[in-house]
Amino acid sequence: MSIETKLTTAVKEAILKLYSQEVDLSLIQLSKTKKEFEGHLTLVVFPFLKISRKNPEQTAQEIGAYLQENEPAIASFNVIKGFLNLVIDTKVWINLLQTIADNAQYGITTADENSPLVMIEYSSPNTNKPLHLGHVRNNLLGYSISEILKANGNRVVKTNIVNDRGIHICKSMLAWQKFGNGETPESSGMKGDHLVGKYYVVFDKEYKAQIQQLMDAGQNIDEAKRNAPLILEAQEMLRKWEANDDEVVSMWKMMNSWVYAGFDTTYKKLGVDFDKIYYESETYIEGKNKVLEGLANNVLYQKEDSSVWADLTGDGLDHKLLLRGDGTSVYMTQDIGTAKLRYDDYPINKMVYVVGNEQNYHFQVLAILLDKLGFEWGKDLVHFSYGMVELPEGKMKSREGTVVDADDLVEEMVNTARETSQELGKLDGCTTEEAEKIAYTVGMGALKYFILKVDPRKNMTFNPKESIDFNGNTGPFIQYTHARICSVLRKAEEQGISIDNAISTDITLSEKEQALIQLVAEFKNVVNEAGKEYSPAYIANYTYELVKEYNQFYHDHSILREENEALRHFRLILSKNVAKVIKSGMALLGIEVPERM
RNA sequence: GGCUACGUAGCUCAACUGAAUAGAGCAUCUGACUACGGAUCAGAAGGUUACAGGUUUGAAUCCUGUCGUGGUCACCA
Repeated sequence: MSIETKLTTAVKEAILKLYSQEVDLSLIQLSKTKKEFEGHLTLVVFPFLKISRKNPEQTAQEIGAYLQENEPAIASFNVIKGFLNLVIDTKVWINLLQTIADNAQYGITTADENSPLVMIEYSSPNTNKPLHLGHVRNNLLGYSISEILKANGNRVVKTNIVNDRGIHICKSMLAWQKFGNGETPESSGMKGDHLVGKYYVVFDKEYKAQIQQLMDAGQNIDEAKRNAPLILEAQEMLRKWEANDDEVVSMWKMMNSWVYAGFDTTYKKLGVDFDKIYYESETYIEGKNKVLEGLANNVLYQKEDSSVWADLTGDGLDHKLLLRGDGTSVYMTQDIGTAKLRYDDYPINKMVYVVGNEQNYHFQVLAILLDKLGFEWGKDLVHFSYGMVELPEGKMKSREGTVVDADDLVEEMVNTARETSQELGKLDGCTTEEAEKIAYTVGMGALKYFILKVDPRKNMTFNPKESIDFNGNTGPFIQYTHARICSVLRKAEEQGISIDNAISTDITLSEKEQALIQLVAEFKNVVNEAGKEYSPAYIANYTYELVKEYNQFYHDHSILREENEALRHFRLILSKNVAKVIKSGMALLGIEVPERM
């Protein structure tokens, strides 16, 4: 039982004894005491004034006195205004550290066969262009949330829905067919996803030129957009694709295989993976069937041009297109089919979609539609909606060439990590291989931490230059602290100092040491909270706080040079467990913490 | 325009369910190297939490309004 829950019960009892009244547990607010006051936990007594019928100071004084008398964990207390600061006995802290030290997986709850099964969809790329900074945030969040949910005792299936069909991929294919001269990844030396992306840009350029020509010939902009030969050809290609035309399908297969090879490389570099991949090309038919079924059941309706629609005005929303007049499917159709297949494939308890907040409306509609089409889990889906990534100079726009490519970004981070490490002489004496490994670990740590430390719901600004800062609230700062603790532990071992788990209770702890144990113990709550809120940022900011606190401790206290053997041993164990928690926490963010760097 | 999210130090971000003097880092200035790894630590300066009302013992947080920014309202995905 944690100290907080123990004390909460004690406070409830105190009020019952003192004022003969039951209080609701939610009124008992125990929070961490602020640094400038003495104590570890603080009880806010304002909610009890009506019960005690006394002023805040008196009430706090009475509760404090009762607790000190009856609760052995409380060593002393002080009252400031309406705040009762409780000082917890040193022995309690030592025992707490002991239980943490004895548990190699502290804070982590592992799942078993009966645990809830959560499916998490993330990444979900289009196959017509390479991944960019926005995808990086998506991938890192999706992976991290998966790890966090696992740590909270859920079975997790990571899934990816690849949007491999649709007009967008036809655009790339058409441009490649017309202007590509048979160029391949091998012949051009380009990564497959970048090559296909190049032709998507070519299409856009040529299409715009045609629009301009038509407008010069007197058409208005809407007509020109509709009548440009290229767009008509692309639409024709999509129809052929859906009709299973041999030539189109084989070109589609070839170009997609280039893209997948490229994506695999990028995913590997980012350190993310999937348990099950769905392809839109394989799920859209299922969606179409469900839509037609809904039409037959009069849940949906058909317009004169034979397009199929859902009327959501009853839910305060709009009319939504589900099948075009020519029978081809749209984004929503595909998502319905994918959802059905997933629930057929797995006994899903919760479905989480990691998709940007520009699609909030889409998921609102999806939830209602699934419900209308007779899937009882429709309303339960979770859209994990995250904010956009912006650059210091504003929004990323592919047309204006202000997109940050994922592969370029990773390379830049690793390069900078390498240079900085070299300047600081950190790589002296390493083999090239070791040096590369460190540069990669540190570069990726910087990137991942920078993105994940921000509240996912908020839009964030990514400054490529400033992100590679190895001081302050950054990944490398945390990695460095971990490596240094490992170094101290290594030295202890070299000197033949034992680091077994048994801690002597016969020592006196400084305030810093008690505070540090308190912080280490909090890890469990933080993991729990992060699971509820789907928030890697909680973990990140907690870990940083822990590292800061440890660095202060490290500076003020000697460890290996400490004369008192019991105390030295205690500090080694404390350090070891700080390192353990740092490692677990960073693992939940997908960040590796090296033992040397 | 409708719906929706957001607005905190010069900059990037914190602040768990409302609680004490709103916290970190970067940048700026001042200190600490016989260091168990200085990629460190200590300190200074920096705020009317966009603005105006309201609820409350107590508001960055909840409510109303105004202003500002983004997203969305596609036979794109």
